[in-house]
Amino acid sequence: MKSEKISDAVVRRLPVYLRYLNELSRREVPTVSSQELGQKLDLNPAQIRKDLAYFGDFGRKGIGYDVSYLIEKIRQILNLDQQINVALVGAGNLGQALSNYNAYLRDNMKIVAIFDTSAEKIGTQINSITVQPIEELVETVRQNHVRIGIITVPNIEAQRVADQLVEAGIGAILNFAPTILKVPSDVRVHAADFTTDLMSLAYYLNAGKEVTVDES
Amino acid sequence: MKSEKISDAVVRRLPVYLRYLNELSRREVPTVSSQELGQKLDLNPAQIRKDLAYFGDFGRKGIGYDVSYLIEKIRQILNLDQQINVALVGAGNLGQALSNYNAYLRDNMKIVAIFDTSAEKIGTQINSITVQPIEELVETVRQNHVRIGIITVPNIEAQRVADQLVEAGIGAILNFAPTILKVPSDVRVHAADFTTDLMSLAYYLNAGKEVTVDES
DNA sequence: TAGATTGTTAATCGATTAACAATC
DNA sequence: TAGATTGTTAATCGATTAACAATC
Repeated sequence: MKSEKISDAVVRRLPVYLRYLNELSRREVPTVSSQELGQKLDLNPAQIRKDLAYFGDFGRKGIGYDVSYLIEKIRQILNLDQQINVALVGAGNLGQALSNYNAYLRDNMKIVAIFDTSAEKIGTQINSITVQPIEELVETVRQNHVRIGIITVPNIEAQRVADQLVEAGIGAILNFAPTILKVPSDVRVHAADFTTDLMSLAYYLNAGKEVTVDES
Repeated sequence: MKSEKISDAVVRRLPVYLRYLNELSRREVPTVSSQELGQKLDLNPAQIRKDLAYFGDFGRKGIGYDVSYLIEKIRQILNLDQQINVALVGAGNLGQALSNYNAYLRDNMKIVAIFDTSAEKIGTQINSITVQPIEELVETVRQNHVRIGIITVPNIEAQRVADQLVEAGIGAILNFAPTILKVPSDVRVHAADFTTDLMSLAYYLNAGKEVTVDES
């Protein structure tokens, strides 16, 4: 175990490991090797061992990793051994879809507040949470110890919402708007805009694929 | 302009450039420098110049890049000078939210087919597209020249859907399910699962707690 | 013990950044 | 011309992979 700074690439792989480990746990598989993990997750086994070794000696030589123990450790590393309160800003189509995903409850993340500007939406219930006006964001976020904000508002509003989340003391933002947010360096932002993703995918379609006739 | 193979990191930045260039175009700004782009997009100017230079000499020394011309060029590179047909598989909350995003229409991407397994959903209209049973996927995708598939089905079904999309000759997949899909190497897959993103964000919340110590 | 597999160091590979001649 | 900015090479930085002693 080293006290190096961990790269974001490493951090982003931890949830991927966790997810497959949970599946193994459900199937009551007791241990797993880096080789098996690598095969299943399309990663190099050495990379997996190195990733995990940044945080401790979790494996056993000749045996592999104890599934339950590794799950526990990764959850600790990701701060998912405690409940993480999340606020959702923007109760449009996408925001509503995300709030209905209770999948992350299992991972100890919980949406505890939803905000919107539209008079029609304010006061309605989404997943048993009352939509609040955005003016209440700073106070509510502070009071409820919200740590992560999800932004699903239109592009033009995104930066303003981010500013308010920062003011309220948020630690991280998941941004679905296609805007580069300007935030202090101690606030982490991940871009989650799927249209950017789609556009980059289009690049890979030029493999001479203008073929309409398929002989197979 | 070199005939090197372009890395995915470069390709993923192109839509980011394109988006800001579109904004400049709307504001009728005629030219932009790599420095200005870099500042706005939090990127190194040299990196931007290098990215663009992979594809051609688009800039003018002493002047910068002509906004309209660069937009046209990036759209060509990304194959967005032609309409890209997209199929959406999974008409749940998230799928419906994505289908309503008409934003990508502007980028020449169009959802032309939607599939689901649920009897309640089949036959209903989403954004004036009739939801079809998943059994019709292969044929419809082939007939409509669909190039990209978006997967928004539950985890357990994701691989099966991917297999069908591949069978139908799709070129790329945007996968919202938290599963590592196994596809032939000529099919590009981008993971778009936001819960993975959220979990990795949680890692960065330990700011209140222990401070990372370097030098040991 | 023999086979398996980790943790870790060293080697490799790839991506980012700095620097600058060319030139608008 | 003087200032600005590109395209590109070289330098740097960082991430991935290979290799292997340690050891279960």
